[in-house]
Amino acid sequence: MKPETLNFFDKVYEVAKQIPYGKVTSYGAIANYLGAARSARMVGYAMNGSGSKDVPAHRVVNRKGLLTGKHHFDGTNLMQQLLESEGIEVIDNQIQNLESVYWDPSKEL
DNA sequence: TATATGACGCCGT
DNA sequence: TACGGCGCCATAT
Repeated sequence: MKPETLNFFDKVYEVAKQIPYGKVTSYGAIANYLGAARSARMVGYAMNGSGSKDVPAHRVVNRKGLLTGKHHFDGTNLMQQLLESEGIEVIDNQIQNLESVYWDPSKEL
């Protein structure tokens, strides 16, 4: 186990923590920002360990704005509720107006 | 070391 | 955008 691999999850958490309130980003965007553009799946995988972290995983969706990870939350609609609480319109597990709430770490960060 | 898994993304249709 | 299929890559077992 090399240190670099350990940092991968941490890096994902670092970026995810910096997602502004009321904004969302995609797994690919985070992966791209980390220099692992082809490891988008790992970003989501890393989120599995975000349960004990202060990571707002509900603000991370796939590039279509689809809440593909909602099944990993306690409730079936918890993720959507959290997003709506932040002023993000979510219908049928999909974020509406994605462009208006999208937050790209490579640009904003 | 090898095989299976997956909260994705891209491409073709 | 929708759907199906393939590829990528770090973890888990």
